[in-house]
Amino acid sequence: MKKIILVDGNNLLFRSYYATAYNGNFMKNSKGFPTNALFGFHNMLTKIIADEKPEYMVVAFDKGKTFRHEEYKDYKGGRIQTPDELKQQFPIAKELVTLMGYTYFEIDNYEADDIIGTFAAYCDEDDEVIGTIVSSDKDLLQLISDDVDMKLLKQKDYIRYNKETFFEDYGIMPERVIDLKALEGDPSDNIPGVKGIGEKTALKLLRQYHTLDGIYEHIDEIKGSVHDKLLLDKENAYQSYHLATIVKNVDMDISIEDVKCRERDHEKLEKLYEELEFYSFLKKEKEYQKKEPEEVEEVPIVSNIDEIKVEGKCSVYLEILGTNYHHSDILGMAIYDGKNLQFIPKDILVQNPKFLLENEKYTYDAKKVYVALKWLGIEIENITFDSMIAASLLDYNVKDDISYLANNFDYHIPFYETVYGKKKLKAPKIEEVALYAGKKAKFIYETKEILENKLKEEELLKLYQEIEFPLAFVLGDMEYQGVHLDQNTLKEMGKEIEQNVSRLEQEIYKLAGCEFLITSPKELGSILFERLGLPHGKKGARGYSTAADVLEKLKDVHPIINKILEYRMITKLYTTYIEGLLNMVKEDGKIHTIYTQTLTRTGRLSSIEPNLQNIPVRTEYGRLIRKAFVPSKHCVILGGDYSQIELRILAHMSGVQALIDAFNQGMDIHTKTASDIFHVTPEEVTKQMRRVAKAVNFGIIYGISSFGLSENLNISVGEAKHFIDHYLETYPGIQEYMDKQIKQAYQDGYVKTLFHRKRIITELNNSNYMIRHQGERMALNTPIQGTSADIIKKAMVDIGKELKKRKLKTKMILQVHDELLFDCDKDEIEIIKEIIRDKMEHVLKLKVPLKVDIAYGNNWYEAK
DNA sequence: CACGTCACG
DNA sequence: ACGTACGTGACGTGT
Repeated sequence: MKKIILVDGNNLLFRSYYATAYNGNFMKNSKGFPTNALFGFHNMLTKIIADEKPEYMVVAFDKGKTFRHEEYKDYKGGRIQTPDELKQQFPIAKELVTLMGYTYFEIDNYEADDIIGTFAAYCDEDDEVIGTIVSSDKDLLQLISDDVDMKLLKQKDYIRYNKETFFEDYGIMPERVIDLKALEGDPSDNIPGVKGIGEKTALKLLRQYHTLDGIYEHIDEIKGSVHDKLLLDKENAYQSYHLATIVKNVDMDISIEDVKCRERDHEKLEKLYEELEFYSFLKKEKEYQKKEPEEVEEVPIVSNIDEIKVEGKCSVYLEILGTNYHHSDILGMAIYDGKNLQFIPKDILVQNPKFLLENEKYTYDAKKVYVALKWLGIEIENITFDSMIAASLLDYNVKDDISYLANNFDYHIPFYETVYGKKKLKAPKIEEVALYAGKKAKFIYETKEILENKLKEEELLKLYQEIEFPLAFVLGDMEYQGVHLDQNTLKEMGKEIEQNVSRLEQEIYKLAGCEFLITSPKELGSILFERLGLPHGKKGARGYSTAADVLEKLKDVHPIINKILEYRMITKLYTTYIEGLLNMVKEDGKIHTIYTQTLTRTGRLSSIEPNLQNIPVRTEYGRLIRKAFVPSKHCVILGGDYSQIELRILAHMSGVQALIDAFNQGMDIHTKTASDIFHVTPEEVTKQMRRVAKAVNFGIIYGISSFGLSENLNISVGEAKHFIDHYLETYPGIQEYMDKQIKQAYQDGYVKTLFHRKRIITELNNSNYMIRHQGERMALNTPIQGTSADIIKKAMVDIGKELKKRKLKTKMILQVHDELLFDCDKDEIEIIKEIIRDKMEHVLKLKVPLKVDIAYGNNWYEAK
């Protein structure tokens, strides 16, 4: 069964015009073009669409007849000519209908009613089609039948009539509405009717005699004044009958498929809304594009390089077996240009089809495509959009698997796991891979503009275009370049550690008096706190905590503690940094990490497989690992790191003059803080005082709490609170700044960095005190940590550009949040120092200078 | 697969 | 009376 919605377009426009026009004052755009009728028309049409979800729809308009609908009674009941301001809006209304994907009809010398009447008759004839009329014109009620019902629009809502409900209300059959009109007349339609007979009397007569003819046949039975009135106006009555009868046989070809609803033309609608200055519609239109996408059934597989067909801009999706693109097999690439959707298997892709260099391309995870193809010896260029990065800036749930995002946009794309399996990945037959990749490519193409527009709206376009997007390729180069690992150094260290581990094991067993699994916190806890009866500090959910800070406090109580701490340290070193790293070395003798650009909530990068952002440095023993990170031939490892970047950002954002001055004078900030809060000269600041000040400074960045500080400094909460109070009294601007940040965060529900990176903090609405306060700390920390991330990212883009421009041999190889590492040609050391200092320190101008320390050596250990 | 632990900024 | 520092990733254990 097919249902067709029959909209009385004239009626809708007239209604909305007069509903909003008072004394010639009504809505116009800034050019003076009247828009009031269109506004209401659009609202009504949108409501009809939302309610009915039509598959087929016709919007009917009058054409050529000027004597009826182009006149209308005004609110006083008189008739006036159609005002120009309304006439002007008709063509636009028709355009609106078309752009929204529906069909409008107008036929010379016929009214909208007649067109609807003809469609209604069509519904009556065709068993497969039913209709619903939408209008406020009661005249149209005559068209109700078994197959046609009507929504009679009222001031606010509507009444829905079908044959039965109409009869219940009126006591006559719908087609007798003609006879009703003949009697009561309709001034707005120039139908005279019978003078003196209104709806009540007319209905009474019709219930008794059914039709106009019936009434006059039994005219003798009717008594009193009604009898006289009927006789007096008999001619008028029959003329009115004729006028009230809606034509049902307008000569036009009706094919239901011709009025099938089409896609909305978003682009043109947006332009039109812009012109009309319908900004609320414009906004909705942009959101509306969450339309149900069309399902892809099959994707052609290219069997020859010449078969590849792409025109202009296109999306590409590289299908890979596995998540680590440094090691995974490429299966092929799907490509979509808005018309052609194809899948190019790997063996054809490696023949370097020219679209890889030429066409403008959109992707999801451009870095992955870029690097994976590099491993195949293929260059891809002219990638201009990455929806993964765009979506992540917009706070979408972005994962490695594009399907999470796609399904957010009402696409139905299976998850990667579902297609390839969970653990052991296995590619299905190529047709299925092609279909899968094809769906993704189509999604990328169809949502590119939506994401781009959203970036614009959120003031994120600059961050995206100038930092995040270009950074993807800089990171790709770093990942592909990799870091040389001196495996012998690590293996030597490994041997030494192995011996130490077995020695320590024996010593620990001896001290414990039994053998147990030292690496098991559960077993270790029961040995320490039950068997040995050591004083247990915190109690975990299931058992005592054996964390380092707990054991640290016990190291004078029992000799086993130091052994365990040492055991822990060296096993960590062994498993994570010796074995772990050795396992990650590729045939080229290098380590290739993957930087996750879209994971952290603050804008930082993260590094995985392996994580090269947590290579030991804090203890001398662990730091030795860095000796294994070596440069290429004739190169050194050169590093530049920002000095106190987060505290400098805090000084800038809070505007606290004492801190700004300290940085401008090049003071040691922790010493300066210590001298301020302990009221001594900088020379008098002791190591202890500086340590406290440093912890307080960090605490401020983290969103300080006395408990946190007390844990960190291993002092009482009271003492910690004392230090914090002192600090805030010394720098009252910091307290004001924090209060302001938190207030703003509560107001907005999010915080932003200097580069507009936005983090929504839902925790602030949580009813749980603890979670809410956690949210407050995020609100304090994120702008600082995030701005710092923005700054170094920008520096990386600038440095990457400069290295290319100057055709230098030096490569950027690592980023560790506030430092950059380079595999630096010995001949380029001076120029590189100059470049990175310049680029890193001049990312933007703050109230304080950005300072970079640079060092180099024959390995990472020595570059300090 | 969650948790504890510990490596980094 | 809550039960806490901010942001990450890898490993081993034990459910």
